[in-house]
Amino acid sequence: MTPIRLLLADDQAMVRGALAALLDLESDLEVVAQVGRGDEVLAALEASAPDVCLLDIEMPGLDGIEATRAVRAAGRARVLVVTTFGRPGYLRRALDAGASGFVVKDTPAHELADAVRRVHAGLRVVDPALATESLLDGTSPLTDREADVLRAALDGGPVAAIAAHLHLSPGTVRNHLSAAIGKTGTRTRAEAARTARDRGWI
Amino acid sequence: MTPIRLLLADDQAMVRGALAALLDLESDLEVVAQVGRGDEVLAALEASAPDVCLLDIEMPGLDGIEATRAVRAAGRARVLVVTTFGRPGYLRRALDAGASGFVVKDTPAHELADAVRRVHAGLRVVDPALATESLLDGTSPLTDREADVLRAALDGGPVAAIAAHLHLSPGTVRNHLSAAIGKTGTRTRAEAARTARDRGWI
DNA sequence: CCTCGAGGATGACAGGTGTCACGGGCGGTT
DNA sequence: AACCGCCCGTGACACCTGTCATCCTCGAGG
Repeated sequence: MTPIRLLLADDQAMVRGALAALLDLESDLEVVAQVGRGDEVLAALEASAPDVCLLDIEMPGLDGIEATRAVRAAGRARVLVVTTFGRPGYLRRALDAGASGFVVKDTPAHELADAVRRVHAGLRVVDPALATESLLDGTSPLTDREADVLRAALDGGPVAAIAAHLHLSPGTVRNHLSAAIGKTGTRTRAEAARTARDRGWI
Repeated sequence: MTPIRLLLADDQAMVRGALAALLDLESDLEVVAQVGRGDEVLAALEASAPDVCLLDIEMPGLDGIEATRAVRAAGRARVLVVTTFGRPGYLRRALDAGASGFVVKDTPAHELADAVRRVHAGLRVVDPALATESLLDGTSPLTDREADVLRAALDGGPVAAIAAHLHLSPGTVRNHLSAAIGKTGTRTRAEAARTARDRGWI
């Protein structure tokens, strides 16, 4: 039986190489491509024709969610998202983008190969604890603009900087921030940005 | 020749297992223990008598810096710190705690085995780019209290919360924050806390 | 057509924040 | 003893923020 061909995308070279070593130990799996940036996934996909892509989410160039969308649009391979952070919003957005599976790096290494095989067989693989948490947190209550403003507020700059960056009036920024603070149940924009990010709302 | 015995400590099970697979491919290396928490390192050290410990820094229970100190105090094994974040302060503190080597997970996987061998041979292994950056950033200009206040400011709460947490007057907290903002060259406490953390000052 | 929600904006207000000047106490060094 | 740096605190001031009321526009849907 011909082995399942795998593409690995992770920005940490050492982790990427280690995962490749782990998966190559399985006789029915073969790592045929490794990339360290999201925007290199598509080219590697064309060049190596993998059956399954293992994508990290946090990557330079193009994040794993967008990379998933691109891979699915190309239509050839299935996607298994392998990520550090089990933020519920990530799970939802990854599945929306067309991922067949979602595992966090906290899960034991020996389960990864099975996850790959299940994904290749057309099954869905989802961390069960994360799935329930995702349902509890529900979907984001933030409007698009509120999310934009919170994203720009993540680095802690003053309102004027956020306003300039988004080409908005400072007053409007404060309105959006106030709404976001209310919806997140926090008291400062720094807290609001943190909890929104942890919930995957931005 | 008897293989070099290794202990792996990393909180992400999948990464830990993958690194084990990678290192076990080398005929002169053997992973004899794996733990997922810093406070399990010492017990594993006693039970498995490794020659080299590969420790992550971000771990629950006990961070890798403190774990390094504990391993060195026990006196038997050398330590190679393997971490995600190349913050200059981490490097300095790891070496101060007695680590023989320091590599970030961005470095290629095939260099890890060599780093382990060098550490086992009694040599120092330090990421050169990080070493220069560490020298440029120098040591922390923050006083103890300023560092405390910045630490408490990391989560974005109001001054009153920081003051209560540290049993200080709000005015004193604002004074320390003002000094820290000046020393970090930033304009808000959120920025100051971020840059201080990235420089390893807190 | 009319309503409704999202987006954008303004103005006003209370309260939080960053800065500064100043003072006091404590533990070092000279 | 005198000096110095760190720590802790107070008070004052300007500015920034968070909240609210209000207004306008626009597209979707009843």
